[in-house]
Parts: sequence; structure tokens; C-alpha cells
Amino acid sequence: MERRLETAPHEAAGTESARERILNAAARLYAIHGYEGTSMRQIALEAGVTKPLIFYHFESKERLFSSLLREAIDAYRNATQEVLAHDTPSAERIRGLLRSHVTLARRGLAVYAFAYETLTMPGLLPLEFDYKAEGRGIFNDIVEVIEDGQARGELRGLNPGMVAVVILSSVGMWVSAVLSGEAEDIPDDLDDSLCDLIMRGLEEVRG
Amino acid sequence: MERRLETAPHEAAGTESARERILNAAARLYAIHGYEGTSMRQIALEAGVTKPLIFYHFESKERLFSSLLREAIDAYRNATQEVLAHDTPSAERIRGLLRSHVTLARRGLAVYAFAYETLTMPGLLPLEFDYKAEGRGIFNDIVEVIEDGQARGELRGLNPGMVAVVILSSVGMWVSAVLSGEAEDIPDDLDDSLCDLIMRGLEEVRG
DNA sequence: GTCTATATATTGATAGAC
DNA sequence: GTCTATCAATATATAGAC
Repeated sequence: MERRLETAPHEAAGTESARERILNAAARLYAIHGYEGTSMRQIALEAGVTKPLIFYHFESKERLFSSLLREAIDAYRNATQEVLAHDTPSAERIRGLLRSHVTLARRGLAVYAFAYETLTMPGLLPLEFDYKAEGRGIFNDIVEVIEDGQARGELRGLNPGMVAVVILSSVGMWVSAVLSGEAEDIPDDLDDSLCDLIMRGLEEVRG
Repeated sequence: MERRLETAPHEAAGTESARERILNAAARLYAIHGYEGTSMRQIALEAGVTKPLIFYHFESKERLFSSLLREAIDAYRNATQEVLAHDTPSAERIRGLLRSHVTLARRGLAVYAFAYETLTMPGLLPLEFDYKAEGRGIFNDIVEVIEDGQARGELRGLNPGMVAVVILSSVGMWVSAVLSGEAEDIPDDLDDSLCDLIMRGLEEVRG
């Protein structure tokens, strides 16, 4: 937010501020090696700045990580509130959710992966805000979409939490795979294809 | 393996050797906090031994982690080779795979979670064996099951890699959630229910 | 805003007594 | 096999010059 104002239109591509470079380097490294696996030295090296400069801009490792995660969560809520609010058929809302996830992942692969990993991994990082509660909120919103569809008779009575897990984990794992180089890229039709699998099922209709 | 011989029948439950206690503590801590997030000091504390004893038994942090991962991968291959080899219908093989995963997770929640996270996270840990190749092998075996089913006309032509991702990531995420306390437990019917979702689809058949 | 130099805690790992 | 004491390297973080 604040970050975006600062880097606004007058700067061309490739002329990121040091602050911007630090954030990008941090997102990439945190996504690949995790919070504990990433040192300030590595971030400084990757960003092309010195270590004390990171502390000047972000005060601590924890605050650097927190602001990155905070921004990622806000961007997610911003991108999905519309599709979650609208009173459209379940299939539309699920498709919209998947589209939002894939779009966010494409716009910022490292940030998406880093947020996904942080919110789903078992460990509790000692951050200054309750990011686990945010993760629970994101998850519960999807559960509600499913329950809603079931109440309307649009969806079968499968465990709604399980369906939410399938949606979230599938995109997340794919993004992680791309980041690690195991997968080439996010396929153009990942959202449609995943939606197709989830909504219509894998099995060929017989006869 | 070696470990099992050592702890064999003459020892009652609750009388684990120090070596055994170290392995259990390590699996739990690695699953929750990751490799870099877990210190030898923490493992020693959790296992109720001193730090040098861990080095006496395992030589280094890397070797402790490696032997744990090695054993987890071997157990997995052992549990799934039968269902992968058999020339049964695709639905049976996918159900068998899901059952194996859930069974393994129930038998050792921490070990399953730790292996899942290690094999799926983007970072490359400097281990003495190519665990990434093992992960790729596990993944490719599932992809083959799907492709096989498609070739036989039993399964629709969805991206086989995507289907494999859905299978692997869903169980993995659920297990992580249980380990972190976000989910109560692995539901009795997780494998059946997930199989149902994947094989028949989420959408209610209309009319 | 950005640097060099440094303080302090924690890490993985070892020496050597028992 | 298990311990106490300790080492060298690395971690986060700060002081202070420019």
C-alpha cells in the first residue's frame, strides 16, 4: 500500500528503490527457504544492499516478514471479497475463487507461495499479528461457500472442509512446484481445469 | 530398519531407547518447524537427552534428518508398491493410493507431515541423497496411474499432473492441519470421501 | 539513506571425563 | 552411552561515520 505510493508511476521498470528490492528479495527467499531458513545476510546479498540498510527500513527480521505477509493477506482479501460476497451459483463462486488464486499467483509467484506456506505450515512463527487467525478466516470463507451450495442443493454433501482443502492445497502445491523449478509454469487453464475436476468429477460418464 | 532391530520385542512400550526418543522428537519438531527451524538443542530438550548424545548417535544434524527422511520414503514405497503394480481398474488404484496415504499418516502423523513438507517445499536442503528425485518418482508414479486410466478410457482427459497434485496435496495439507491443531483429526472417511470427490465429482447430478 | 565495524546470542559440532 | 565444558561460525541487531 504505502509501498505502492512510494514506487508509483514516475519510476520506470528496473529502477526499484532499495526498499522495493529488499521486499522482492525477501519474498523470493522466504518462499523458497522459509522464515527460519532465510538470513538477513542472504536477503541483503540478493537485494544488492547491506544488512544494516534492511534494519533501517524494517527494524527487524520479524517486521520485514510481517509486513510482507500482511500485504499478501490484504491483497488476497481484496481480490476475493467480490466473488465471496456475490450471491451467484456455487459453481460460479468456486470458479471465481480459483481464478483469483491463479491470478494472484501469476502476478506474484513468490509472494503467493510464501503466504501459502506460512499460512498452511504447522509451525507458529512469533509474529506481531495473529496470522493464523487470518488463515483460518480465509479457509472458513471457502467452507461457507461450499456449505451454502449444499444448503441450496447445488452441491453434494461432501465434507465442506475437505473441499476447501482440495481447492487451497492444489493451487498452493502447484505454485510451490513452479517456484522450485519442478513444474514448468502455471498452465493457462489450471483454474478451469481444476474447477472442471472439482465440479464435474474425474470419472468418465459411462454409456 | 536397523532401528527396529535395536528396539525389538524385548522392550515394552514407554521404554524407548534414547536413540528412539531422539528420532521421535526430531520427526515431531522437523514436521512442525522445518529443518532450519529446528535446532539440535530443541531436539535434545524434547527427547530428554543432551546434545552431544544426538551427535554420538547420528553424527550430524543433516544425517539425523536424512535417515528419518530415508526411512519415511522407504516406508511409503513399501506401502504403495502393491497398489501401483496391480493391474486393477483406475478407480481401485486411486482408492488404494489414498488409503495408503491416510494409513501412513495415521500410523505416524509427524513422519508423514515431515516427509510431505520436505518433498514438496521449494527449497533444496543440502542432504547426502537426492531426495528431490525420490519425490519426483513418487509423483510420477501417480501420474502414470492417471495416464493409464485415461489410455484405457476409464478416466477423462484432465491434466494427469494436476490430478496427482490434487491427491497428494489434499492429504498432505490435512495432515499438516492436524499436526498444528487446526483440524481435530483425520476423519475416518477422508480417503473414501476424497476418492468420492475426485472420482465422481462434486456437482450434484441434476434431474 | 547507506555504509563499516562491532556487540551479543545461538548455532552445529568436538574434547574428554565417566 | 552419556555427560560437562567448550569451540568456531553464524545469526540478529546496533553504533556511529558519511
